[in-house]
Amino acid sequence: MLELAILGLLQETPMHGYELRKELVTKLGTFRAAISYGTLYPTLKRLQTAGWITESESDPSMIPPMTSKRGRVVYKITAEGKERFADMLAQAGPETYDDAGFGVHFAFFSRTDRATRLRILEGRRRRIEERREGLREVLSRAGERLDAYTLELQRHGLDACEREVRWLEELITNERSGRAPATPGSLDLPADPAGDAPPVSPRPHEDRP
Amino acid sequence: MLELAILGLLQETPMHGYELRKELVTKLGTFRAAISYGTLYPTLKRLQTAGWITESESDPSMIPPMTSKRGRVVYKITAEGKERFADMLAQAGPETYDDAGFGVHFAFFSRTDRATRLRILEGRRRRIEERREGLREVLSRAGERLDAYTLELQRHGLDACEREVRWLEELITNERSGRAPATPGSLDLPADPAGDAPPVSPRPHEDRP
DNA sequence: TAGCGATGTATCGGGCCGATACATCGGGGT
DNA sequence: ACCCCGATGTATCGGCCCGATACATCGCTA
Repeated sequence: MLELAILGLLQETPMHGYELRKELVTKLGTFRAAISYGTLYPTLKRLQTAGWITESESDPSMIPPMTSKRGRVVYKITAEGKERFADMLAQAGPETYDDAGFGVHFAFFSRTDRATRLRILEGRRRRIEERREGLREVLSRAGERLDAYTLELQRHGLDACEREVRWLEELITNERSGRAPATPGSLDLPADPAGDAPPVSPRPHEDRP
Repeated sequence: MLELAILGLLQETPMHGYELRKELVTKLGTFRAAISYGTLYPTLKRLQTAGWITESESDPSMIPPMTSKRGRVVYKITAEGKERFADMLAQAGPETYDDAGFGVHFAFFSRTDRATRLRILEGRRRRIEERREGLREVLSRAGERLDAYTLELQRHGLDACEREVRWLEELITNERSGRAPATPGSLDLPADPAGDAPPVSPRPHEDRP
């Protein structure tokens, strides 16, 4: 999962570890609060060994105050890495239905085709529905056996499931009708006719302010 | 965390691994969907080696159809185990503020004193508030840099945080006024005057139907 | 010039997961 | 009578990821 995230971020611009972690927080907010360095650096090495990323010669992050070179290592994605990234997105199976996997994939939805998006969204919904049913069954079958706190915990969980299913449902219908997720400031797209292109792509990247 | 959960469950009745896992699902619903056997069995051994649990001689789960003995191993908690469990509940620190830890501790709140409950609840609230602020900042600072899907993900996350804070707030005020969590069927307690005893204890355990 | 907080890379031990293997029990089909 | 199958049950292995920790440098302020 982390591999996918790193590959995805490096697709937009080269970065070093520290920066990567920050971007991860920005992109994956809830679903993966913060990636530990104890995972990040070994993973970077793994990706490098595999040939998906390489150390970048020039350090593009030499911005405003930064002048001297320190021990930083800036990585950039390779052609094989891009290939790999695309594969991972397209192959997306059941791992993408659990919390962590879903979050990462969803964050890169704008780089996926509609069919894949729908597959993931529906799988995720299915998964949450199962969890919801499980909770309902527990509450109705074992309810009187549980203490007040446990009951409260389950009820809160059930509520969260119901909300998430509704959220997913909305996303799915939007997706089917060819719309990007409804942005309150509404940058609704004109229902792209090809029906397979990512609905909104971020500005590719511009230098940090 | 798993250790605490196992100790907590065995406190109520002896069990074997398979059964333990089911109870775990029942008690921890959302926060720890299912415990993998690959974790459970090694942990049981660890607990046994440490002396917190022992293999039970008589197999109390020889109920209705079950007659012959199979390879099952029924564990029961030891005196040291009970001590350890109480310690872990009382010492509860920051680990109990993240998702997994909080769920497990909350599920055993009825075995904790009020001071500990409040400490955990408030720590958890703090944690979620921080997460919430992080998301708000991302949305306001980096919002226009992100694509529609990522934005939607963050908004959904923010919403979940806000709900959870409200939920925790309610629990905290209830706790301060000496009430158990409000049960719709309302088994509200009469605001226990000692103020330190668990508000609702589950029926200790009765044979499965 | 000394200290401090942010930046930055790296390792280690340990918890937990998913896949897998293997064995037994009870019930249903043929 | 036979056999297969799904639920029950225990166990191991490789691998991801986390938290703690260590160490070094930069730029600012006292």
